[in-house]
Amino acid sequence: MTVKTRFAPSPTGFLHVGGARTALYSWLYARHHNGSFVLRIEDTDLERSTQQAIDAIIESMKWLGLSWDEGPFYQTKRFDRYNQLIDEMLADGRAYRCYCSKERLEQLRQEQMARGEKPRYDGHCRCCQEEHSPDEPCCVRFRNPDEGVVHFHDHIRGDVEIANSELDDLVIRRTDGSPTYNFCVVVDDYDMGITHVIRGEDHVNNTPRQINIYKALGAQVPEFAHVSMILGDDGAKLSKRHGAVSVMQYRDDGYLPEALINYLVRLGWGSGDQEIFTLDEMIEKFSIDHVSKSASAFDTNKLKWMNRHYIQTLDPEYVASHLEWHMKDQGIDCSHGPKLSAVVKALAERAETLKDMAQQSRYMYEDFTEYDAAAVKKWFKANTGEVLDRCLEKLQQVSQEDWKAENLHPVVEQVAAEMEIGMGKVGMPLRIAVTGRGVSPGIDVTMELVGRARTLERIRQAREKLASA
RNA sequence: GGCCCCGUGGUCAAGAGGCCUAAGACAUCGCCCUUUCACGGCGGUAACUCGGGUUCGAAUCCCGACGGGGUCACCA
Repeated sequence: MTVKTRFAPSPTGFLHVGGARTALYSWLYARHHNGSFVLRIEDTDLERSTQQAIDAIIESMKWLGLSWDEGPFYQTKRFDRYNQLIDEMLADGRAYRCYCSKERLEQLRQEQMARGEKPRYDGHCRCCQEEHSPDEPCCVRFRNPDEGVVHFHDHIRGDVEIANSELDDLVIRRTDGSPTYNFCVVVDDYDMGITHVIRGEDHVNNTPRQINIYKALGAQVPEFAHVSMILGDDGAKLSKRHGAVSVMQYRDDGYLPEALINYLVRLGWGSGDQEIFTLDEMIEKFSIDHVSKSASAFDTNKLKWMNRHYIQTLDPEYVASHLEWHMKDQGIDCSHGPKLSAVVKALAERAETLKDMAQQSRYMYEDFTEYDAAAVKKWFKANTGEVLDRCLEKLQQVSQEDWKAENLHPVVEQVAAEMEIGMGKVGMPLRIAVTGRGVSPGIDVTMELVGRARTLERIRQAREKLASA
């Protein structure tokens, strides 16, 4: 049997990290077993589904690199199929028309709650179908079995059992004629030959009733695995108040897709003490049975650590391609200045995100007039004028083609030696003059990146500022 | 409230009855390195929710309590 999994989001909002992790697990499972992966958009809720959400989900999937083999399928395009099946079920009693008013249902619910019972449909319309005329408005309900228990083996949670007496006859076609989720998923997973349904924990309770529908349809019941939720740093349910929750937000905040994927795969799953996984390693080692049953808290700190790891270890050219996006996002024009891959190499150890990196490299592309006040206060001393003069003099002698960190480094050493002061007393004023700030990569590398003309000009500029102060 | 699920450091987790005096990672603290900021290196603090069983032996199996979450729609 060829494994076939799917990711089936409802397009009522962006793709959040919980959904992304479920998609990842589903994707990994398929890839691990050499199976295929389907993307299906569950848009039966006409009210809440939006094209914007569909676009955001697809963009997120692509950014993450979760490629699908089939789809995207849309449930709204399959209404004929669902209705055909519902009509067949209606014909032989596997489903029935329900004429109960919203008011009656509401009252029923109130009464049950008042009695401390679980609110559920009482099966009122199971009989007496002939009392109603065929054109009277009604919805259609699935005739759920009354007796027995539904049992299934969940690949993550183990054996789960729910008594049929806990279930009621759920609506499968609304009064407006549109089929509902619980029916559509079953039909789709059946029609599409899905062998393993990997989805969020919030669906465990739906599973038994869906299994009853599979059986009513004479369909083979697939395997199930329900992935637990992701919580915020504080252990509470993840929400906007926790900052980033959507995949696209992580892109915007400067995370590499590799980092998010690696973080997500480790959140709720582990393989020995390994933390870093290449995609191939994940595919090879991933096992759904080892996914944690308990909910896990999203730890942005660890994500940052992973992000740094990938910024440092991935091919600088590749990282630069992502950095370019952020440079544009920050409005920095990189057409004149160092190559982005060189920026990546210089800043990889000091930036936790690409957004950071873009901000930290601004002075390499743009001139400035303001200096970091705290840095100036701490490092600009009485001898700073002399330091800058001596540096300028020696730097001017370095030609454009020799303008490399290895040739720039001795300048700082020489000035420090000549003046009999520590390297920091030379490097820091120079750094502030060249970058305007107290933080940058090694001063030699920094000057190389800023470039000869800009470096010399900035030292002169600082010198003037000092003289006038 | 009914039903379902979950419970190892602050966080993610390893752990499948003896190898547990409980890995590793992130975070945190200290030291070292150091021209800034970082990186890096070394070391420290820190956990089996509780109570009963079963067993020669329990983090691991069973029961219960407590705590947390999910779900109870003509949403998905």
